[in-house]
Amino acid sequence: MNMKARLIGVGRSTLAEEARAEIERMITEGELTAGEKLNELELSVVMGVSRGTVREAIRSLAGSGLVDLIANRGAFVHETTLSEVQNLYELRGAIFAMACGAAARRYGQGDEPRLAEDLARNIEQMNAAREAEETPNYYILNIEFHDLLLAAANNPKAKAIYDNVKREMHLFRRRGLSIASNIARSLEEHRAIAEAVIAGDENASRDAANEHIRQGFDRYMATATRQRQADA
Amino acid sequence: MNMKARLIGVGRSTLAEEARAEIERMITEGELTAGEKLNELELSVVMGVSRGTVREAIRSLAGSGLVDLIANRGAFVHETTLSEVQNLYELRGAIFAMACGAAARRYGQGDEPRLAEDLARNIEQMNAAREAEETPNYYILNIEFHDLLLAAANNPKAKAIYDNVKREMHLFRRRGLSIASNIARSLEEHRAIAEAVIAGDENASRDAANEHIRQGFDRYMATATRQRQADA
DNA sequence: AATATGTAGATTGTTGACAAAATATCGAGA
DNA sequence: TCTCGATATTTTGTCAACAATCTACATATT
Repeated sequence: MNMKARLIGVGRSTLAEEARAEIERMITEGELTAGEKLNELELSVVMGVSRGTVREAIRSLAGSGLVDLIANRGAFVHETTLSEVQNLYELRGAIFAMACGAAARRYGQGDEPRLAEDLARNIEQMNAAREAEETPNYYILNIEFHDLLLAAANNPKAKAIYDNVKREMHLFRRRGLSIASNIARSLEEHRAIAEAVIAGDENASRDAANEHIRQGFDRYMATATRQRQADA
Repeated sequence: MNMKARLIGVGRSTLAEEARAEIERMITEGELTAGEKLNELELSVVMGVSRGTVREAIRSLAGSGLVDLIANRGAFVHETTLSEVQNLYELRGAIFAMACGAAARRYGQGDEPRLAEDLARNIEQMNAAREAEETPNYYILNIEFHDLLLAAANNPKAKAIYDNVKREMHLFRRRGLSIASNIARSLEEHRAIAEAVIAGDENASRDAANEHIRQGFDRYMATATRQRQADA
């Protein structure tokens, strides 16, 4: 048996999953705003599926924290408060620090042979983006840097939680808080992390990651406060 | 208006929630074993509710990692492998370390005035349990110690994830891996954590927590290996 | 006017039935 | 005997209807 055919319907498994993806899109793209109620019937009509299917999709979203359920009252898009963002920041940082430690251990054991060059390439590209002042590129590369380490940690559940937290944080304030002014400092922190990981030093990697996250949160708060003042 | 009446129907919200609790109980108590298939119809008959309700309960359980879903094939009790246990250990440790750091900060700010005495009392009781060689008590107090710090961190989402991870780890091997022989060392680590937290030192608290978790994992692996040899 | 009460409408919770997919059963051919 | 394939059964996916609950509005009462 030696034949090639395109895989049919991969990912397109059940209607409820598609409905979930669609509702998730509506939330992340702002068609459904924080605190808004999700009406099962209305959604089912719009999406052309039955109420039960929409219901299942909504319940599934509740599991990942995007939606809050109240019995007999319905589902509401989760409203993220500022103090919650701080908690999310710390949670994300904890997982990232753990991932850096694990990545260091695994690299030291030879389990992630490509990690060193991947990190080096990423940092190199980031540096280029910084010199060319291409902020959008930097943004993508920044995410990739963190994902490289998460992947090297080889902890799928941690990765899943990390992604959930990241998405929820993203929702808090849609208009991007520019970090352009601090690219240089952030880049230095990335270098420190990569160095510790490639040295196979678990503790140093964790510490560097923690420091990066802490600095990142400070930068975030500074920007948020500045913007708040601008708003007022 | 000054009257007293009993609260009616608190906690008893929806059928699906009760069904979820019941299935969860079946899994944690071993009536449903790892890898086993969850038959919607069968469960609905046993529990006296409709299939849809059971389905909703199962989907909800999948969100917390107790159950794996495969489209068109059904739901299966999650099978936890040894390498997954290591990942869970690291994840739990990361969250715990973060919580200790946050608890230290909050205590230093005066947000958790009772934390010092609560930790002191817990450690005192643990010490008493150790001297009396009452292992079951120690087990409960050990959990309480960690919960005190998680609570002081004031991060509900982190707490929820921590509890999920803890439960999944618990499922891996039901016959308890006794830690009796290492109570003394574990107790010393608890003292170190409490000391750092009460000193309000975030970094020291995180480090102490990380060290505790690492030692705990080593003890766990040693016991698991020993038991494995005994089995063979 | 403000608060309570009652009623109609809308929305969620739950169920049973049908459609589609997967699994088990059985027989034919090598 | 074993493998392959057709058929029957089981099980999941989806839907539409009914029941229970909540919400909004109108009315009554102070």
